[in-house]
Amino acid sequence: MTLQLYNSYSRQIEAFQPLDEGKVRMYHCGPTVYKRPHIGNYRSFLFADLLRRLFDSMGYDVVQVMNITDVGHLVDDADDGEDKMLKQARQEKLTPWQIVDKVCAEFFADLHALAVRPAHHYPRATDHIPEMVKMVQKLIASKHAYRVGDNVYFDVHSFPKYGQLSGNRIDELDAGARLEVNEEKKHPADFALWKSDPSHLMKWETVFGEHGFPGWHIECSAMSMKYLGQSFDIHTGGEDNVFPHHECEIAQSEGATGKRFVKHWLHTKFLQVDGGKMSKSLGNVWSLDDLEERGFSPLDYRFLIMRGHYRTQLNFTWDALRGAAEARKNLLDWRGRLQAAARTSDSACRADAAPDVVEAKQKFAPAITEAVEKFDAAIADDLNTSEAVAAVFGLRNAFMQDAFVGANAQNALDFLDRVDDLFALFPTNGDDAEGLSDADVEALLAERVNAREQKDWPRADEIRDQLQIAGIVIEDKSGSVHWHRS
RNA sequence: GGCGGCAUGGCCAAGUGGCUAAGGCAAUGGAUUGCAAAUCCAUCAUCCCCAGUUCGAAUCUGGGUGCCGCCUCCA
Repeated sequence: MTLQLYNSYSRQIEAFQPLDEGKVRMYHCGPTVYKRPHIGNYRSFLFADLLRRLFDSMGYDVVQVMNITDVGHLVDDADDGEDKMLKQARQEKLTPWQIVDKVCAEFFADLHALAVRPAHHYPRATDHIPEMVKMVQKLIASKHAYRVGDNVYFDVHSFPKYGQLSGNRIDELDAGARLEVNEEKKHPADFALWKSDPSHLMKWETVFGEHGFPGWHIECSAMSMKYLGQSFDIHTGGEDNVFPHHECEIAQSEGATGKRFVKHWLHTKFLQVDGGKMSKSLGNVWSLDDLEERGFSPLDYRFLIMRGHYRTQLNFTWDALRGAAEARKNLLDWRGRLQAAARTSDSACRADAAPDVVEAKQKFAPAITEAVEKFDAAIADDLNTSEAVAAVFGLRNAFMQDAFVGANAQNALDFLDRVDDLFALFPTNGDDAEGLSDADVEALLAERVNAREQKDWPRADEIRDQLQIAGIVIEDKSGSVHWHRS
């Protein structure tokens, strides 16, 4: 099945075809590390991880890069503002470098908590100043850029395709509407490649002067090409990155190399909160800690994100998160049931049920096949994770109505493992290290059955609680007791 | 002012011209239970509004209304 992906550049669904057979090279716009990323940021990082996991599972040789922007950019183009990094540093009475260290630690801890597979490279802007300078020089040499004093600007009129990605036309951009026009630029839409400011704390001495720092977009061009080559397969980011960031990246990169920069551009829609935007004034800019304080696992948030389509706005509400948490819990529970069912071999079922077993096998095998096919088709269709998840629940419902055992259960379990490989919904290291073996459980259950027969309810409930704490779910049915690990 | 997206049950969220509008969560009634949990059965939307196109529209067109993104760093 061919993977179909929406390409922001062509505004169409396209079949994914890697530039090099068997290889996928992708770049993701990562965080600016001046403050801890919030849950909205993680929506786009989780999307990047979904792509990563998908290509891994498809057997591609993947190289994944996510940048860390550790140099502040100007607040505005008028060159009179403080950058975010400096501002944060001043507020916390730390140096910009200390802020970077602190936020990076938080960022990577969050990624780990979200079960994000580590990218192959997390390049930092400050480690790639020479690469950026070199690219700027190249752009000057090819007349795509011009120097004014110690500043360098990209001439957007030198790149006819400027505006292709975002749909903007240079002359329609509302120059000067919200910021002062920088008089030294030839055209208001020209953007900075290199700026100078003696008062900056983070600055470098280069051929352009003593007190320079990189422009807003150059790091992504320089670093992506360093690690992935002049042309690569996929570049992602949030919808806000489309313009100007990615538009400028294309202009710079293709201006410098003359080659197509990126084949597929993928952008995630923003996360909304309570139907509106996140904002500091509304106090709804949540971090992962805020979720955990309310009793949610980062994996609950992950599942919430995975259930929505990446190109649709997703509305975050506490109710929605609660719903996702419950749903995830149910899948986890189902996995436990399947594991228990898989341990019961077809033939080891009650001897008198042999005909049922045969019938069940015939009945469930198609249900499993159907779920797998629906799941794969949904994912291949521009990552329709909503439908994919629905296919998973479809199979769960079939199981719950009439539990299947043995090979069928094992097949369903294998499917669930594939689902988990893509979505990472289940904790990886079983913290059910309470250490109750199957035999322990069976012994306790036997004791409880005894207690119940003698109507010793306190003892029966005590055992039930003990098993529950150990992650064992028991189900009392008339005449029998079933159990599985949660 | 320019460009773009969204609006589906209580909460999330698929579906983009045609069977009874996926799925999850919640809720309600029933079964079951020592109590409980779990589970099972049943119930629960005509798709923001208006006007069109069409044999037929949630799905297309036009006009409203609301929300979101970009045009300044921002996932």
